[in-house]
Order: sequence, then structure tokens, then C-alpha cells
Amino acid sequence: MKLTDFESKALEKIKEIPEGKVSSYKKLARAIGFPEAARAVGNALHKNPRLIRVPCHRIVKNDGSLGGYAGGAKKKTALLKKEGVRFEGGKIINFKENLYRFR
DNA sequence: GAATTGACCAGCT
DNA sequence: AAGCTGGCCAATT
Repeated sequence: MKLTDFESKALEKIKEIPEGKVSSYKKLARAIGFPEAARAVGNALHKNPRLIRVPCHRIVKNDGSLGGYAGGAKKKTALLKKEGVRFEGGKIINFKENLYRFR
């Protein structure tokens, strides 16, 4: 199954996120070139090429909430926790500090 | 090719 | 502060 340009770009951008950092769908979309395509980005990740191919668990909502995960939100939280991101009630505590900015 | 869907976002109530 | 509505985008049916 081939990926579309949009998905490819999104995945590439996500790939460059370092461990322990997170980003939002909106910012990722903006990095790609579609500042208002957060929804499309989320969708691209939802029908992920293969789970684990890209650190999609490092992408959360713009508000700091978890959002969703193809393998289960639980897994997502666990992974992030393992990487050093702290959560509280399903939301990131120092979201801003763990936020990775694309260039 | 049109309509529906979905891991979102911002604004309003 | 929490919940609802409308709006944007690409992929799928």
C-alpha cells in the first residue's frame, strides 16, 4: 500500500521528533505546509502505514490532551511516560516544555 | 464523482 | 470551567 504525499510528509516530520519530546497535530500540519490541516494529519496517522514505523505516539492535541492512538491510548500514554513525559489524568503536565518545535 | 468519516482546533454558550 | 457547534483537510466508501 503506497502512501500519499501528505502522509509521507507527516510521517517524515514525525520521524524527526527526538525522544522525550512531543508535538501537536496542528504544529505538525503547519510544519508540512498546511496550517489548518490538523484533522487530515490525525487521519493520516490513524490509518497509519504500520504502527511502530514512526513515533506517532509523540503527537498529541494542541491543548496537551492525549488525542488518540491506533494501538490504544493506554499504550500511547505508557510509551510517552517511558520516554520521560509526565501525565496526569490523561493530560501532559509540562506539555510546553516537552513540546518539540519544527523548523 | 459526491457524500461520509475521522487520532483536530477555535470560538461561543 | 465544561460542553456544543462550525469549520478546515485528506482519505475512504
